[in-house]
Amino acid sequence: MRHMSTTKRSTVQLPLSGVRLAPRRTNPEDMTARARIRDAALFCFARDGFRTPLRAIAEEAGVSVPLITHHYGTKAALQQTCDDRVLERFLDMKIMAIREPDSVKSMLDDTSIPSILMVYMVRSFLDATVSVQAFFDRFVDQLRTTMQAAGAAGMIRPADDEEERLHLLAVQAIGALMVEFVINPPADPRSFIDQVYSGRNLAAQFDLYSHPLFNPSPAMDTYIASIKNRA
Amino acid sequence: MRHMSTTKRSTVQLPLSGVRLAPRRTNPEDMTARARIRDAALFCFARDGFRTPLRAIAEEAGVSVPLITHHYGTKAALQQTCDDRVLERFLDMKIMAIREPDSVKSMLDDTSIPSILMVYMVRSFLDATVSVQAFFDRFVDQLRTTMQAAGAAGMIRPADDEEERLHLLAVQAIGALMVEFVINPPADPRSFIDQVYSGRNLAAQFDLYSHPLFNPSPAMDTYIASIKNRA
DNA sequence: CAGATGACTGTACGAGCGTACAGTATGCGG
DNA sequence: CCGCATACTGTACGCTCGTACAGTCATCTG
Repeated sequence: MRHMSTTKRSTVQLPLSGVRLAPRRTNPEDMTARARIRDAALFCFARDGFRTPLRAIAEEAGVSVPLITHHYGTKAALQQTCDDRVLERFLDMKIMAIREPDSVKSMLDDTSIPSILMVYMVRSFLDATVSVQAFFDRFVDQLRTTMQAAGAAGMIRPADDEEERLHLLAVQAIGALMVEFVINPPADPRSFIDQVYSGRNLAAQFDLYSHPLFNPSPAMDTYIASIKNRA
Repeated sequence: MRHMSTTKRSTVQLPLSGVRLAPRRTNPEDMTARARIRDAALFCFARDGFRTPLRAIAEEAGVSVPLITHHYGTKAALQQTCDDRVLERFLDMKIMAIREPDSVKSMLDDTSIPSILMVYMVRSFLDATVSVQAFFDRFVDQLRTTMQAAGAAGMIRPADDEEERLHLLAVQAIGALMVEFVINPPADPRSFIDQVYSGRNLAAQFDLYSHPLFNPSPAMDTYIASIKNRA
């Protein structure tokens, strides 16, 4: 942020759209302790990371520590329960949905819950004690469906290597979120989406992907030629 | 990796080039214990993460644990020493150097040391207990220099918002490495670059950045219009 | 040779945390 | 009323790991 900059900046990826979450959650007082523990764990994991002590989760849920183990056995099992819940809901959020572009507005109502899910996912990748391969594969599957639809509608240019471009875009999209997160960690996980999605960033992405970045040049040609000789 | 795929894949970012590292390190037996501890710590941190016990580092260096604290005081100070060393050397590696494209070959000789540095950097971002803001800013500075040179040579298309594009590209480049790392963690940090840099990936990046991804369409126009109304 | 300085080690302490165990209260089917 | 499962708590054990402390050995200086 030294030279050439006109304004402060803040970034991220292509928009969410068509967010469809579970109906508004009921009063915490009316939930079973088991459910309260799960939600408290999910929130604590998103806010403080997976190294959060069980004691902190117990306090957040208003129960004792042994009750957590009573219901979930081990901390790992509790985290797995949260993982499953997040995976299921997060993939519904259709990141980078190029179709239905105007549905971006639909998520402006309340970004707090999708934001928690997104932070949880980012933390899962950052932590990576358990394999995130399955999650990533499903993300690519979903992106593939979206891209194929957009391609069929003529909105997307075909690639030399569709699967590789898919992988590249997925890796960049998730990775960008990770970097934004560690560069500027949100105090409250509920504010991550609002913090990270800005018109300036979205405009830059649109600009980047609407025109070629590289101009044709002899240097580029020799470069691409040398690439072809590699593994 | 289910449909539409022709070959297995593996990915990463634009190439390193012009890697200039310190002269080949001398025989470990000839180094002082202090230096051996530093190198052992750097390697262990890269291979096993920053939660590596001092005991493991001591064993790797062939010394006792208290000797580490004798020389470096605390574990945090030891890590800071490694951080400084990596920061200094890693930025010399000129990631995404678009100029001198043919110098890619120059690093094919021995990728093991830059690979360790790169893994260390990725782990720094993944861990993020200390701020990586300074590192990221310097990375952007370096990228800015590179892009300006390439732009002056006519190889790069000017952006609507240069600083934002710079930030976007940096975030994507580092983030992609992070995702590749957690998706497929290398057993040996020395093999990360070779594992992650493939001709197929580089070709996909070249393809992506040499042509527009989005075709003009009415849907895109309404989308970009809605973006302009946001923060 | 005496003393000091620095390199180096073994041991142990203490904090943080997951988890096992024993025990209490509450509600439900006989 | 009795027996029992279920929900829940307090306590404590054991592990991991950073760090402090005391002590040994080698080297250098006066």
